[in-house]
Amino acid sequence: MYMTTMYSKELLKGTLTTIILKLLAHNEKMYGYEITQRVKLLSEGKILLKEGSLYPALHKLKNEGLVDTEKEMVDNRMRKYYYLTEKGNASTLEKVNELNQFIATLQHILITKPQTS
Amino acid sequence: MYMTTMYSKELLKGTLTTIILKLLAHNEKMYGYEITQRVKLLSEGKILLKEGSLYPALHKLKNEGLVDTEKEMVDNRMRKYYYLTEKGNASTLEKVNELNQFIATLQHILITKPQTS
DNA sequence: CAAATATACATAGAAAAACTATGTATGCAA
DNA sequence: TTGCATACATAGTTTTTCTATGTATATTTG
Repeated sequence: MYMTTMYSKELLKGTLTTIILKLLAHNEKMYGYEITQRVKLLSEGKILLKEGSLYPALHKLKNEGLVDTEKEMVDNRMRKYYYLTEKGNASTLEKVNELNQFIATLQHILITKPQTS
Repeated sequence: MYMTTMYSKELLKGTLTTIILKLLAHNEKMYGYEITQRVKLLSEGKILLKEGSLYPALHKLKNEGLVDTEKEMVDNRMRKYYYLTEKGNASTLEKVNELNQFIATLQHILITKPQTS
């Protein structure tokens, strides 16, 4: 058995919405719990999305018109599926692009000049 | 003349402290205004660090014992130089490492499965 | 069979981080 | 003399994620 160290939670700030949108772009419809599990899987247990973070984020996306929902009963349990609207699709492209550029800039700052050896 | 689009400010959250520490690791001592200019330069104008973000962040680093300061007068203007303590040096290594891993995870999420072509 | 864990949603209130706006002050250029 | 660049500082706001809690059903485990 091994320990996966979680990232400090602050790192997620500003990137969570983009992550959610990107997952929806892949899967055309996902429900909340599924998203938490997918993120956990993709991050190898290092990003553990909490309900208190996820659901408000999803509700906000819906208010902004980037996603829409449909409810379904599976095994007597309610599932609320989220899917991208056309607006959401466009927004995803923009946000993923911006995040990629930000990452490139970050790496530029983190890598340059590793001090006189 | 050209416009550089700034990143949405949320992206910086969680990474600012690490950026500051990394710059200090390169330069052994820097003052606040210098840090804002360096970040602007390294990010090609896409990260514009505000005083309201920088100075509280620096004060916090000092309270935590990761940096120490010395004042100097240059051209009749006060400069407060910040430099890493030993503790700050160790912390920088950890934080840069964590950020690099987080970036790798993010890219993994952002890149995988670009939808059935 | 009871208790714990997993599935599935939701929200109120706290904490953290960066921001806006403002203040002080000097030096230089238009 | 007006504005811009340099140089620091902080009060208060906004945003985001978190913790904690609540409801409810299904499954696994002791």
